[in-house]
Amino acid sequence: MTKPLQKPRKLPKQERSQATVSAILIATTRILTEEGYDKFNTNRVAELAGVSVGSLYQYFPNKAALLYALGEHHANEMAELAQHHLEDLGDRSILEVLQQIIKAVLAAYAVNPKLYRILHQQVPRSEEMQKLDDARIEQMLHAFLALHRDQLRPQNLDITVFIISRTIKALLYDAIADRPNLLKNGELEQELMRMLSSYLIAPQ
Amino acid sequence: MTKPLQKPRKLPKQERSQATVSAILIATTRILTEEGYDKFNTNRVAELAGVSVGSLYQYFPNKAALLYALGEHHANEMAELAQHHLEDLGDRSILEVLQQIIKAVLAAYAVNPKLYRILHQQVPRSEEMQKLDDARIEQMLHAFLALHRDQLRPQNLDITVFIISRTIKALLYDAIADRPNLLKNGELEQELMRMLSSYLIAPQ
DNA sequence: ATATAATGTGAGTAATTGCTCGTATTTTAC
DNA sequence: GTAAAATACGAGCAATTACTCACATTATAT
Repeated sequence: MTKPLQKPRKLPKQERSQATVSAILIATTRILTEEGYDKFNTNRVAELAGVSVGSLYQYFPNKAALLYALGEHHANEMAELAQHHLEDLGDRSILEVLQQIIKAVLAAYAVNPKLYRILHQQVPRSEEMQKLDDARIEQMLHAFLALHRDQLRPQNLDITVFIISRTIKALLYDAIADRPNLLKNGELEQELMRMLSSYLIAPQ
Repeated sequence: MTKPLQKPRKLPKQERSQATVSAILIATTRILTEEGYDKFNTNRVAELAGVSVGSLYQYFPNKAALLYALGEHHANEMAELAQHHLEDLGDRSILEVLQQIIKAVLAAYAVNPKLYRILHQQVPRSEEMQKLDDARIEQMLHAFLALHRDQLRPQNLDITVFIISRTIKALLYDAIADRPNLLKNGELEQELMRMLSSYLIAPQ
């Protein structure tokens, strides 16, 4: 694998070239999700996209840049969907906010779970990006919980934030990937809420 | 990558050849954990092991078999350590058993977290094995909780088992990988126990 | 209409790498 | 001591693959 130069060599200006870029990204997604990371190579992407390798390298300076662009695109889609669930929460209670966070995470993971898994687990150097994302989310949660500290049973906010965020992430991600049926009627969501709320606010 | 033929081509009989096999496995571990999966190739393994590629292929018919053998070895180490915490639990209470499960999982993940992560996330086809392992553990937990069903608040055992097992797994694994300091004084363990026990047995 | 810029092509190159096989060395059996 | 079995060696083959470049085609500007 080569260095992760991230900027495109050229920006596609005409409709024609934008279609090319689009086809390349779609083909990359299909190869990654349907054939796996080890079958992913630029020649194959170009072929499936119905485009020459040369064209691919006009817009993506190297293989890593292609993955990076796809990852960014997918992350934006996830963020957009999640954002939709997280508006106007300034005056809500802890439990209401928690409920919305769960909805938001669920929506984000549902965009393309298979692609998410591959981008975050198999792609080299993606681990670090993931850690940065986690840290940002935990920081937000930390700030919010700090505002309602008086209502919380746990004393150590650091550990609390870790437990809450990782539990939500793991359970929803695992459920989407391994047990989609558990999500069908909202029962898992409800149980998750019960566990987190009893942990956060039950009298000790 | 080639087909995962798993049986060794030859069994090492003499001391000399057993040392060779050992050196190969150790070198593989070092390369995977210190340089990453994409730097892992059989030529490099042989070189670092101080052995020729030919020797490597006498005992491992292909690259996948080498990974498989290493994975099996590591899984055995983990199972052995975990087992140590799970003896004589027949007459213990739910909470005591839960506590021991946490200890067991923690011990298992601590064997070689970096290697675990790579073997289970980056190696092709390892996902399926992981799912089988998860299923086996969840089956055991299901059987145990069924015995104490009368003491449990949650009604849906399927979801309960899913929540409990995945939460323990995710939190301990994440903690070891990202926040080892949270485990130093046992506080995270304690909080995890509180969350799970309040979920499982708190009156509703 | 024509020059120029934008876009597209794909054979070919260089590097990597999984694996073989002919040969050399060491150990065991008797 | 010697034959056979076990072990070790590593040059090199074949396949894969990231990426280039000289050239062709299409769109835009004037």
